[in-house]
Amino acid sequence: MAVSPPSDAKPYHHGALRHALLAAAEARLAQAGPDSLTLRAIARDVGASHTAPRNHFDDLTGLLSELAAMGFERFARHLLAAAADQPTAMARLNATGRAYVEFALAHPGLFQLMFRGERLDVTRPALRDAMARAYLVLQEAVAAAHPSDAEEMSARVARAWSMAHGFAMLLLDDQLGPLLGDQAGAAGAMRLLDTILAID
Amino acid sequence: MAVSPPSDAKPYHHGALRHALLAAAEARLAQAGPDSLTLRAIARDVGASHTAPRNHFDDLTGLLSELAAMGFERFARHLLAAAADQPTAMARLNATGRAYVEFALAHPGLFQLMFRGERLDVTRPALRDAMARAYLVLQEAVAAAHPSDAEEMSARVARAWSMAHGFAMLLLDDQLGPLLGDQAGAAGAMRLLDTILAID
DNA sequence: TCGTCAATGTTGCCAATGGAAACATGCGAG
DNA sequence: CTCGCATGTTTCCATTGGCAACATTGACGA
Repeated sequence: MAVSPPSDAKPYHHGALRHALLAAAEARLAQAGPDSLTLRAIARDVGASHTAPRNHFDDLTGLLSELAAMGFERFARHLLAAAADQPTAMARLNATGRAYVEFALAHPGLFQLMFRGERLDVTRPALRDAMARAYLVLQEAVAAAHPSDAEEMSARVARAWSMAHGFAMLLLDDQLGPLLGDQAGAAGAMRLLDTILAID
Repeated sequence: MAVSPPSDAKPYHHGALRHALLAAAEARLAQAGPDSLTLRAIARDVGASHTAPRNHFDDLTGLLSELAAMGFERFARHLLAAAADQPTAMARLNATGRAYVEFALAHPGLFQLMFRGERLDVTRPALRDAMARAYLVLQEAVAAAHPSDAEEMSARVARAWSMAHGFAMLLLDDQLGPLLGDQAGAAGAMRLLDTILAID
């Protein structure tokens, strides 16, 4: 061992391991799917030992929960951005629903991770807060389009949310095949969604 | 080793291992959740070695796919039974939607397994057929309530399906907390669903 | 200045898992 | 009767998450 190691030697301390781990996890999630989100694989990606994440996240669940929190933040911003330039409250609600499905299609792995309670720890403050913020975006979009008393409001939010969420989940789980027919792919799915939104 | 083993000795060949494995998997799924569906655990439950399932199902995915196929069969029957004694086509559609969520609440693990493509092999004939049958039940319920041309029909089926499925998924993933409030539990969820169905 | 300590990483270990390979058993067709 | 093939078992391996013990580094106070 040289007293003064060559300049390309990895420093013992990474410096920004926490961020690097999250970034690696996100990249891996996008490219190889949720099943590839292994503690060891993520650590390998950043050149760290497989127990290094333990210092920043308690365990795999912790790491995934922080990643999901990031996802919910981005999700909320995406919904807001889509509704921003719409003229009416009703148009904003529809745009929000479209954006909901768009996000799921653009980030399928992340979306499934976010809405799959099993691998997450929802008591983590970062995750809880991010989820609450995203929920508020949805809730306000519905409230603006359909002002009503508390009970009907709950039902209207649940209805809009269920529709967007169900469509996204069925899409990601490849269940809509018989309904898309030859209109497969993301474009066909969004076209079907537009037809749905135009029904009432 | 005695030449004639005592009567309580396990025979080398189980006789109905395939059925026993599926039954054990279903029981385990209901009691301990999808994560407990381990090849080794299921085999242990029936007193077989952990490679025995390989002779009946190719691998864990195969076993889970057959289990999911059973689930879809039961699911289709449940939907049909719920709609059977309804007077109008519209009432039958609503009853089908209610039954959809009822099934998810009654068999959460099975439902999630059925609609989680990752752990299943949808090319298995048993699974493909069962999924198609369940889909037809849904499709016909919508068609009877809203006769229309092919394109609108697709949209109507997708809409009804998305609503029921999204509501069920959000419920199973504990996302509807803010909407259920003190009306938690299965009863509260079904009450919220009834309010939703009464909106249009 | 220097010594101590907390934060950050690493190595080594463990039990559990899915799967492959080689082998054992026994039913049933010829 | 016997031999082939379906059905099971044993053994082995790589991978995984997590724990414990140890190493490195920088910061802070006597």
